[in-house]
Amino acid sequence: MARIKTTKDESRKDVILTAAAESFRERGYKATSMRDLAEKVGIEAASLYNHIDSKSELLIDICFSITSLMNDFMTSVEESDQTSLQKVETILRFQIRQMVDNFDNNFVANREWNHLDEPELSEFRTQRHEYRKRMNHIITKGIADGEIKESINVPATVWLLLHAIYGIESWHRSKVRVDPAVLEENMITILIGGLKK
Amino acid sequence: MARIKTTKDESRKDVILTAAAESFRERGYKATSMRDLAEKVGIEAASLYNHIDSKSELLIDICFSITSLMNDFMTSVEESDQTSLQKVETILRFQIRQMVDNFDNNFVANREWNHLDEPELSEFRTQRHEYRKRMNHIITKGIADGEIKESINVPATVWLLLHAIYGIESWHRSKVRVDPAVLEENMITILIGGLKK
DNA sequence: CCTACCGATCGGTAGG
DNA sequence: CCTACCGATCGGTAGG
Repeated sequence: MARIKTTKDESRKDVILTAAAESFRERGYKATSMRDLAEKVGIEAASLYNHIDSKSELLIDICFSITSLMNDFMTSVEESDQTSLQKVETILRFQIRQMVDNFDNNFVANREWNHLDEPELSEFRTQRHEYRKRMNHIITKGIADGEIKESINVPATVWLLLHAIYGIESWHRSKVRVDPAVLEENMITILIGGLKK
Repeated sequence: MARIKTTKDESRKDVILTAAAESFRERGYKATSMRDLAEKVGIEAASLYNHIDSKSELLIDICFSITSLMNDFMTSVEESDQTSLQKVETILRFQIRQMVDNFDNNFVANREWNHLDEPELSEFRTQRHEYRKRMNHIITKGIADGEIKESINVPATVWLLLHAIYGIESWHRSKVRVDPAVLEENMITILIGGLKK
C-alpha cells in the first residue's frame, strides 16, 4: 500500500511537507503533534497516513532535501575556476539566500535534525561532516595561495562561517526587519573582510 | 508547601537543574521526560516534585539565569572606560567563554527558550531585545567615533556577532576538537577584523 | 478521507 | 523519597 501512494497524488504530500516544515520550525519537531499538522492541512490526523508513513518520514525528507541541495551546490563551486576566497564568498551568498528564501526547511535541517532516528541520524551527521571537510579544503587552499590570513584556525573558521549564517533563522522571525540584500552584503563585508589577508 | 521547599535543601535542586540543563541540551526540552530526568538524578519521577513545582520551572530557571548573567556583564562593560570596539571585543570574549564553560545552560537558553510559556516567554523576548539594543548602541557609537566601518548595518551586525557565538554550541559537542583559547582568538580575529575600519 | 479507537507515555498528584 | 495511579495526549491502525 505504501507502494501505491508514491504513484498517487504527490502534490498532496508536498502540501503536508510544507506545513510540517513550518510547524517544526515554529514549535519544534517533538512539540508538533500530527493533530496540529492535520489541522493546518485541513484534514483529520488519520488521513495524513494516506500520504505519509510516519511523522519521522517528514523530518527525514526535510533534512535530506537540504543536505542534497547544499552538496550539489558545493560540487558546482568546487568545479568552477574561482579563487578560493571567491569560492567561499559564493558559498556564503548561496547559503544566505537559501536561509532567506527557503527558511522553514533550512531551519528544521539546522536545528531539529537531532530528532532523526538511526540510521538517518548517522547518515545526516556524516553528510554534514563531509560538507565541512570540503569547506576546510577550500579555506586551506586560500591560505596556501596567500589570499586568506594564515593566522586562522581552519576548522574553527568553518564553524564560525556556517553558524553565523544559521543565525539568520532567528533574524527572520524577529521584529528586526532588515532587507535581505542588505543583510547579505553586510555578512559578506564582515566575514570576507575578516578572512582576507 | 512550595514555601517550605525553598528553605529546605537547595543543593538538591541544583543537582536537578544541572541534570535538566544537560538533558534539555541533549534531547531538547519537549523530548526530555521527567522519568528520564529522574533516572539521571537517581530518584523516582514523583520524587522530583519534592524539589520543584513543574518541568517548566526548570526551563524558566535555566533561561533567566543566563539572561541575568549577560545583562549584568553588559552593564559592567557599559560603565567601563574602553573604546566602543574594545567593548565589543570584551563582550564577545565573555560570551565565547560562557559558551565554553557553561555550555548546557547557554545552549538551553539559546535554543530551547521558545518552549517557555507566557508570561515568561514574553519576558524572555523582551530581555533579549533589550540586550541587543545595548549592543546596537555600542556599535553605533563605534561608527560615529570612526573605529568601525560605516558601511555596516548595525542590527544585522549585532545579529551576526551573537549568532556566530551561539554556533559554539554545536562545535562543543562535535568531534572537531579545537582548544577553547584558539577558538576564542580565531573568532576575535575574524569578527573584530571584519568590523574594524 | 473519515469515525472510532488502540497501547504507550506524558506531567503531575495522593498518601504514606 | 517511594508506590500507585490519574487524566490527557501522543503516534498510529482498522475498517469503511
